[in-house]
Amino acid sequence: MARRRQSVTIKHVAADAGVSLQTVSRVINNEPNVRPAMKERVQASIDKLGYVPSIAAQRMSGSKSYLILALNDRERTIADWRAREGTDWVDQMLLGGMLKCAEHGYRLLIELVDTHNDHVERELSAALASVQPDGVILTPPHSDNPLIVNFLTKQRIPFVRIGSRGNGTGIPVSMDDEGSARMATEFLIAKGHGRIGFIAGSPEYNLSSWRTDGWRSAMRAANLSMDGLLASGDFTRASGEAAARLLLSGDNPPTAIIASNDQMALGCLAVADEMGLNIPSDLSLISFDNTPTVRFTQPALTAIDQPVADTASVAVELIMAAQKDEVPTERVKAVRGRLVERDSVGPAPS
Amino acid sequence: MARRRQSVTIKHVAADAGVSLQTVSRVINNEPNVRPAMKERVQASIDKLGYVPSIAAQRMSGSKSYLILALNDRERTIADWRAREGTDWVDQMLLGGMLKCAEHGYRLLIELVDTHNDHVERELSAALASVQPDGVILTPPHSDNPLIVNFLTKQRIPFVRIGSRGNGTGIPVSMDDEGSARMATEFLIAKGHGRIGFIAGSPEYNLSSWRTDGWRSAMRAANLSMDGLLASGDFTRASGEAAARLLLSGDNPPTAIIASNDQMALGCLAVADEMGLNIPSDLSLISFDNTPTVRFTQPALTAIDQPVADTASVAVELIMAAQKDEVPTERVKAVRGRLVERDSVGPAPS
DNA sequence: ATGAAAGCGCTAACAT
DNA sequence: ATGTTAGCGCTTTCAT
Repeated sequence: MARRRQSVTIKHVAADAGVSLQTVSRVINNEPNVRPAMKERVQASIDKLGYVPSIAAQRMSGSKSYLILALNDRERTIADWRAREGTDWVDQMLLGGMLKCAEHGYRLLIELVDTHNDHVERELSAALASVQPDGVILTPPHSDNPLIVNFLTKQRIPFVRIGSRGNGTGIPVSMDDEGSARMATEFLIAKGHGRIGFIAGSPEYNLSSWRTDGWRSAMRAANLSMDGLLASGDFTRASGEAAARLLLSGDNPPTAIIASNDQMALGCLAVADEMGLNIPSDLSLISFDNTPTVRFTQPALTAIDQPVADTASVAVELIMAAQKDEVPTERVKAVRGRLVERDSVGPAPS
Repeated sequence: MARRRQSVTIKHVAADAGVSLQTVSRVINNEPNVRPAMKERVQASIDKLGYVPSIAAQRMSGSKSYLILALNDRERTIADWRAREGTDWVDQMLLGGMLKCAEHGYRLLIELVDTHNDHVERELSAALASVQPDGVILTPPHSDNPLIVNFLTKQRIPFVRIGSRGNGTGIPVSMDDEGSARMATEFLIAKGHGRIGFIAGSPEYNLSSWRTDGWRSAMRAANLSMDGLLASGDFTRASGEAAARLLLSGDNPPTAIIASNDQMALGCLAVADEMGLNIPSDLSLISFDNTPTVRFTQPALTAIDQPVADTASVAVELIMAAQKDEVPTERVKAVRGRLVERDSVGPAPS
């Protein structure tokens, strides 16, 4: 292997412009105390030589690494990739996060970390030592994993907690799960539904209970009974089927169901089919997440869109701000989801 | 911003083990000339202190950067992400490439580059200077972009060209497009089809013509006429619709169609519906790529699976080998696709 | 088989 | 406003 050295370095630029390294450095980093004329001259040399700073060298001298690490749950992410069922969480993270990074000369590095591992800290520590990122983005369920949160706090590295309400350290960015669930519930109530079932997600995710809270608060506000209308799942399709079966086999079954994610909604759909219930005339269905699959089902599902891309973009912005010692103004930044209407919701049957 | 320094460095390890920096370095890099006892002692200190080398520092001193850059087409990738239609090319790249990288302490960095840009070289050059990766993975259509290929060659950086037959430099890794198309065609012939239409993809991708070649060779081998059976598209759904309309409105329309990708197959499906053709009893359909969507259509599509994950994994291996001056044994490494049977192919109508 | 010294490209700290 | 010096953590010489 021929050792590859940087072809054009700060030295070349300095020589070409006839200034010191430091001045070039100041221009690169947009620091004050450089006269416009000087700045222009240096910039001209930079452009002429096509100079780009080496992030390794920048990092070495104690400045930024221009690297942001996005932590995703290993098991779940790999399972989604292998299943090839269209879950596009990582893609949306890249869409929002990577593009925002690129705007500011940063790069986003995806890292998979195992939540169910006693050695998360060791794993994380290795990743941080090796990459030395300027910030870390936590996604659920990591966002509320105390081991991870505490470790990052100790490391004094800025980190954003996506989908967390963030009691404690780190910068929380919520997707307003409660509000979204409330919105979905209210939407169904407006269509005349009174018996609205809710399938909760895995308790390992805090957002599961927030979504349930949203449903509960809307039901309560409308003075509707919740008896026999709450079932619990774990985000898998199978658990959605089981929950749907439970809800629909009761004495006074729901005329509408909200599932806490798309996979569970798919389970619902299958059970409805099996029971000869037509969607949406016999049963209305709303799912959470709005991953690609829901537009290909029969019928296409009305769903709460999780603004993952926007959220990732905001997360990157918050990290860059934290780098500059800027403290976020709002306590919890929220990027709101929206309801995407398709064909799985109808008026309540009479 | 508090400057974050490495907490435990090679110095700490050296001190702890009572050896020189050099010896520690040798152990880290598995170099010869270290007595087993010594190696063990150093390793013990490394484990004890939880030491992990900083890639920035490693890179600085002229060794590997442990970074591999995967180049994807910007426009197309972003469009796919935004469309949220389940195209999971990037996910599969990550699945194969990232995991393989992780096995060897490498990291995979996704980079978007605009093919239709006169300044690709400048763009690429900036990315290389900044990241200083040990190798680059090119995906179509970059794999056959002479500007990119020539530039990387000049830079003397190992690069793999996915989906290329690689005349010239770089390490080609084919997905055997021709063989796959032949396989699909032969599969239909075995089902009794004699009029098999083919919808070609965008000529910007070399693989488009290889897929067409595969169909052609199978048709020729079976002594079947190809008159009025070849239509061209550009990988978009709309182009698939247009092509299907053309093929199916002829005097002697096909009883089966192979579309060069899933999106165009979706277009076919819509046209068939519109024309009152039942799939698979009136018309059989095979698509290419096997992205998530094709299992959710009515009926689910029989498709050629592109082994993107495996290919990415092989690509990473080849780059790591090239780092060690190992030259690949085969001229073109091929990872073969397979036919995934679903419900869109039936016997030829009588 | 091990160690010491030099240097990678850049920035922080300290001059001037 | 600009330049000089030192040093980041590591690997490559080059000794021993």
